[in-house]
Amino acid sequence: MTSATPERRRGRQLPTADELRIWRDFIETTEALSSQVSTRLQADSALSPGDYVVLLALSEAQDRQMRSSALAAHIGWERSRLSHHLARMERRGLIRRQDCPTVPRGSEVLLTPAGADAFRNSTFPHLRAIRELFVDALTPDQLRAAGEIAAALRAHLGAWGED
Amino acid sequence: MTSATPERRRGRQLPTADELRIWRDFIETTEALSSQVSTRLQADSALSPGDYVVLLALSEAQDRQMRSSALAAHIGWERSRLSHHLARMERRGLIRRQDCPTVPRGSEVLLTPAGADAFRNSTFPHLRAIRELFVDALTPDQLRAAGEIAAALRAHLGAWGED
DNA sequence: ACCTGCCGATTGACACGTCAATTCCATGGA
DNA sequence: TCCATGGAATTGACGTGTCAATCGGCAGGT
Repeated sequence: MTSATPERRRGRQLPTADELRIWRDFIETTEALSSQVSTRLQADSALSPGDYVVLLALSEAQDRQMRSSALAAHIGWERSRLSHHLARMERRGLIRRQDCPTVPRGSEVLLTPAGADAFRNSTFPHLRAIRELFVDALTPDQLRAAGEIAAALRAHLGAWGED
Repeated sequence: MTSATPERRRGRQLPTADELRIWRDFIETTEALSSQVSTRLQADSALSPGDYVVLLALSEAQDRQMRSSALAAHIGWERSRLSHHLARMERRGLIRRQDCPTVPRGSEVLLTPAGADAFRNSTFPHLRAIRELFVDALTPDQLRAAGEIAAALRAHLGAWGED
């Protein structure tokens, strides 16, 4: 619209109407998808996606416990976000926190039996939902393409962050 | 893992490790992408993605105003979500609400001059961000594939909702 | 006239995320 | 000794989203 000339669009132009339509479809659909998966998880297991990520990391950790900052790094969350989330999970009895003996001001996060239970019971329905809502929706080619698209987007995002 | 037999995976099995890896990459990357676009929009225009969607709809509406429920339907939001969001936008002077003369209990949402300004100034940088972070990251084939993947996911989601 | 039900919209309670303080403690100068 | 500097984690304020409850007015039936 800014220019009628059909010049080869080299990075600096605005998106075309088609590109914009794809953007909107893509972003709205992925949002709907993750919201649907999250709704299923909630219904099946009374867990949020955040809960699941934390419980998964702790389940795989040595002794089912981990330093708070290591946990944050492992799952790629900001420390403050994790702190808030752990407070909510602790209120519900899924995890516990205790002072780390070796590191001053350090905090150990550990899985409670209730948390381990909740995670165990959630796994199967959650994976089933992923298959039903995501994997089964796509052809093998599309699934492969989805992986490549994610990789390309991530690489591009990373490159932008470092400029 | 549940069964070693390589039976053709027909909808009822859990995802394979590869499928699961693609799922995680895909969902995490799209989340990072929309968060990055939202950060840009905020930095460039002091608007959230929600603000943008509402302002876009109002800008295109007859007389730059719309019934609250029509607006909600148009952008696909729950009424309560829109109500909360409009309250925040009204506080900031981007929109105004007034009683609808024809419909009892109905509410007209209308764009203020400040809201129209904010939207106008946000458009260019926002579209540029979409191009830089999304369109430019993908090859034309990948872009096409992204559109098809979105369509397939959406169709599948819809089918699930109606069962 | 009264009650019941519905419809449009708002409200309240709560979960979640981000950003900017803030706390606590240890350590390394001066 | 005293201070400042820094790392680990928490806290507070606030925007955002969902769900359930509520409000206010207008039917329609009795």
